[in-house]
Amino acid sequence: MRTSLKDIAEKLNLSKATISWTLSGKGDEKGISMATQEKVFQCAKELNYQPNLLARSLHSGYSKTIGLIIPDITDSFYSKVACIIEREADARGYSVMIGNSESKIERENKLIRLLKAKQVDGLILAPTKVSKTEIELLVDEAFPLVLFDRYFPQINTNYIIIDNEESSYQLVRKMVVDGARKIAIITTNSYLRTMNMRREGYARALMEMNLSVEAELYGEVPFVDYEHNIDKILDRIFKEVPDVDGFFFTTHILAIEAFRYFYDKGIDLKKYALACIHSVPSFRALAPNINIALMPIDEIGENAVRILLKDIEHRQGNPKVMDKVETIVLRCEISTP
Amino acid sequence: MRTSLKDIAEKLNLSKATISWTLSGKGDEKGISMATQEKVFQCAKELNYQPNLLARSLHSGYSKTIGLIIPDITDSFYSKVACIIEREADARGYSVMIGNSESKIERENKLIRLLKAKQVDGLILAPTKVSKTEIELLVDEAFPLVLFDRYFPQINTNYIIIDNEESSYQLVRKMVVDGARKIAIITTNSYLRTMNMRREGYARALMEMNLSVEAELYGEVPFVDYEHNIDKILDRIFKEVPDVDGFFFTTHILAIEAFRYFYDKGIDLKKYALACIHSVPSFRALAPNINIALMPIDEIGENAVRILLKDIEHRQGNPKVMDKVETIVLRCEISTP
DNA sequence: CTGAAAGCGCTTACAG
DNA sequence: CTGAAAGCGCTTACAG
Repeated sequence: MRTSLKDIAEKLNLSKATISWTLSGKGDEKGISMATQEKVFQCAKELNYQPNLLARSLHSGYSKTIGLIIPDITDSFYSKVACIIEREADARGYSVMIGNSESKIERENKLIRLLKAKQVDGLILAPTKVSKTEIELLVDEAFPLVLFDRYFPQINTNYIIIDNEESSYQLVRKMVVDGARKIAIITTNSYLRTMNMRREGYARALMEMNLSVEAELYGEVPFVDYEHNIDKILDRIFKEVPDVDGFFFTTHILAIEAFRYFYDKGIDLKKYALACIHSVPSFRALAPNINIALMPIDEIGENAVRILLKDIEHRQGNPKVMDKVETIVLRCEISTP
Repeated sequence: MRTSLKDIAEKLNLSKATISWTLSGKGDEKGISMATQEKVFQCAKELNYQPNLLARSLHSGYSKTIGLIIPDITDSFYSKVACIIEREADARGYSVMIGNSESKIERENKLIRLLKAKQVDGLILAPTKVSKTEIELLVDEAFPLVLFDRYFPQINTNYIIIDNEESSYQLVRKMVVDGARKIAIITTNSYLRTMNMRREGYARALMEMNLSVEAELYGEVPFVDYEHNIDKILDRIFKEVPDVDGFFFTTHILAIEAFRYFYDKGIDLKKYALACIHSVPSFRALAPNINIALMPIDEIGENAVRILLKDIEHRQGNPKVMDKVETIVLRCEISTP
C-alpha cells in the first residue's frame, strides 16, 4: 500500500518524529545529524513517500483547501472565474474543491455542508436564487466566506459584484445615442438582486434620454429551459412592438439563444442595436455590432481569493474575531463595435 | 469551534463510541436504548454536529472522493464532461475534486500528486500532451484510473475515447458528397494521438473519393495563442490554394477562431463546406451549414465514473488484484444541416 | 542528537 | 445496554 512515516521509521530504526522533522525541513533546527537526514531523504525517495494530507490536516486543524460553489460550471463566466481562483489559490499554497450547484438550492446547501465536512478552510460562493439560510449559518459561525456575482443585501458578509446598474445604464445609453428608440430588455430570474440592478440601469438610461419604459419591451425568460422559452418571449415582443429596434441581454446565454432565434426566423441581426453583459468569443463573428460590458473576470477571482485568505489567516490567530467585511463593486469595461 | 463526537459525549456523559454508533444508524443493532439514542440525536441537532470527514477517511482508508484532472475547465467540452461526472459521482455517494492542468505537464503532475496526497480513491484524467511518466507510476501502483479524450496506446489502463478516425471520415466524406473538392484540415497538436486519428479519417475520406491529400491544405495551429496563429495559417491556405472550398476543424475552438477570421476578412462562410468535431450553441446561428460530430458527453462521463468506481470498489476487497482494463470507443452522432 | 507520548476526530473489535 | 482501547498518519511540546 501507500508508504507512511512509520514505514520509513521502521526500515531505518528511527522514530516517526525524526522522520517527520527531517522531511519537513526542520532537521537542522532540531539538530538531527546530517548522516541520519541523508538516510531519511534517501529512503523517502526510494519508497516514493508522499505525506497523507488528510492526517496532516486533522492534526493542524486546517486543510489548505478552499471550497468554490458555482451555479453552472459549463457557463463560461463561472468557469473562467473558477480558473482564476484555482490559479490564484495555487500560487498561495491552497487548492480548490469546486462544486456545481446546478442552480439548485438543495444541491447548493448539500455542497456547503459537504465542503465544510471535508474541512475546507473557507468558501467562495456564487449563490443561487434565494438560498439564504445555509449562508446565514456560515456567517453566524464566522466561517470564512466570500460571495460573488450575487449577494444578499441583508447578510453581513464579504462579497464581490460588478456595477450592474451602471454597466447596464452605459450599454443602454450607448444604444440610444446610436439611434435606438424601442429597446427591449431580455432577462431572467427577476428575484435576483443582480438582475434587478441590470433592469434599473436599463430604466435609468431610457428615462434620462426621455424614452419611456414599456412593459411590452420587458422579456423575462424563465430559468429552466431557456432555449424553448426565449422563442415565445421574442415572438411576443415582435408581435406587440413590431418596430422594436434594440435588444439588451442581461446575460450572454440569453444573447446566444436569441441569435439562434433570429437566425431561425431569418431576421437580420445587423438591423438592431444590441448589448449584452459578458462576452463570448463567438460574438465577434456572430454579432460584431454588439455593445458589451466586459466582466472583470481576473479581478473577481483575484479579489475573492485575496479576501478569503485574509479572513482565513486572520482567524487562525484569533478564532472568534469577526473581521470587517469587504464589499467590492467592480467596474465593467464597456466595449463598443 | 466545530463540535465533535467528544463534545456530545461529554455533554451527555456517554462514551464517544455510543455517540458514533447511534449517529451512524447502528444504534439498534448495538442495542442502545431508545432513550439514549433520542438524547444523542437531540443533542447532535442542537449543536449542529457534522462529522469530520477527514477523520473518517483517515480511519476507513477511503475518502469517497474522486479526482478529475482536465486540461481546460473553460473549454465547454471538458466542463460539460466534468458536470456529468460530478452528477454521476454524487448519485453514487462520491464527491469530485476538479483540477485544471491548463495543458501544462508540470501542473498535471503536480495535481496528480496533490490529489493522491489528499487521498482521492481514484482519478479520471484527460491527459495533456505526452505526460506519460506520472501516469505510468499510477498504473504501476495499481491506482484506480480512467483516462478520457486522450490516451497512450502503450499504457495498459482504462480509457474512453471517441471514434476519432471514423467520425472525421464521416464528416469529410459528407463534405465531398456535397461537392467539396479542396478541403483544408485545421488542427493542432499533431503529437496527440487523438489529433492524428482525426487527420487519418480526413485522409481516408479523401482517398476513398479519389481526391489527393495536399500538404498545402494542412493547417496545424500551434497550441499556444490559438487566436493569433490561426490567422497566419488561414492566410497561407487562402494564398496557396485560392480555390479551397471546405474546412474541417478538429476542435470547436479552432472553428470559432476561424469564423472570427472569416468575418474580419469579409469572407462569406456559406460558400464553404464546413465540418467540426464537437458543437457549441453559437454554431447554429454562426454557421448553420456546418456538419458536426456530436461528442457523446453523457456517455463519456457516465462510463468514466462507472469504470472508476468499479475499479475502486473491486480493489477495496483485494488490494493488489489488477482488474482487466476497460477500453471504450464511443461513436459520435453526425449532425448535418 | 534522538525518542516516547499525546492528540487531531473518527470507527470498530472486544469486553463486561 | 454501554465503555475502554486501539489505530488511521501525521505533528509537536517535552524529555533526556
